Amino acid sequence: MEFSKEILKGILETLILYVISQGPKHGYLVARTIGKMTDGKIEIQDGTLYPILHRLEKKGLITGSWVETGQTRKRKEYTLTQQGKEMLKEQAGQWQTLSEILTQVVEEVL
Amino acid sequence: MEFSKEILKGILETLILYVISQGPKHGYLVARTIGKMTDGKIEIQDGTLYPILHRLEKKGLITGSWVETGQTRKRKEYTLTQQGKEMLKEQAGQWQTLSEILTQVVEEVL
DNA sequence: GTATTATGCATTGTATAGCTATGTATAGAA
DNA sequence: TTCTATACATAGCTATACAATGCATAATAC
Repeated sequence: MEFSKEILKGILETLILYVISQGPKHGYLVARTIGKMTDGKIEIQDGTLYPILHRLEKKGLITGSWVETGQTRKRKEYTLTQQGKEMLKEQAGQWQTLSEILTQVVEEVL
Repeated sequence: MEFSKEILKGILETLILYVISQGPKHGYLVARTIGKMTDGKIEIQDGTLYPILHRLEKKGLITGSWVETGQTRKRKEYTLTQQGKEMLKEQAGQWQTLSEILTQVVEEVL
């Protein structure tokens, strides 16, 4: 993890919703996808990943179903629900505002 | 507070360092300055503000000194230290990266 | 032949950040 | 006279991300 521990709080949930919105994924694949799209800057740990997935499922934002692959062990594949889609849009709106604030500071400091 | 509770974790410390870097400020003024620069989107609560200031002082990133104003009650005015300046630059670098990730998602979702 | 890495899910305990509520204190406006 | 703004501070709560640990299998490296 390149980022400081605390900067990511509240960010990861939305990032996970986003990658699942681009197509159903099981947990392990979610983490690897985020790793790739951030050039390894965000490598979600197991102890972070699975609790978040359970949380999102409990909130009704994603639904999980066990899939037999025959090759590896069983995977739990998650899909975004309608509620999840709405939440993602709402969060993206907040990110837009947040991003503007961050950029303003970055431009003056760097 | 317009933002969801968790999205700000790890953001406020840096934002506070930033406004103090633009000129020494006492706590209350720090909060109001951030309120103005974010159009009221970030209104830091007392119970959040003062613990952060104490934390930053303990870390040596800012130094505080009591100032008698004669008008209102005593103010504790904070100034950024050299260490604070370095930390701010480091954090700004992380924000740049973070901002790029947020923007990428925002553009595809909205 | 054995050890390590990658895949894949899960839980327990810990540290920490921001919030609410509360307390102290004064000045000006309604 | 009551409410709002100024100004600082702390105790207790909740939630998030992390490290550590455990289970289980397949492929690759040595």
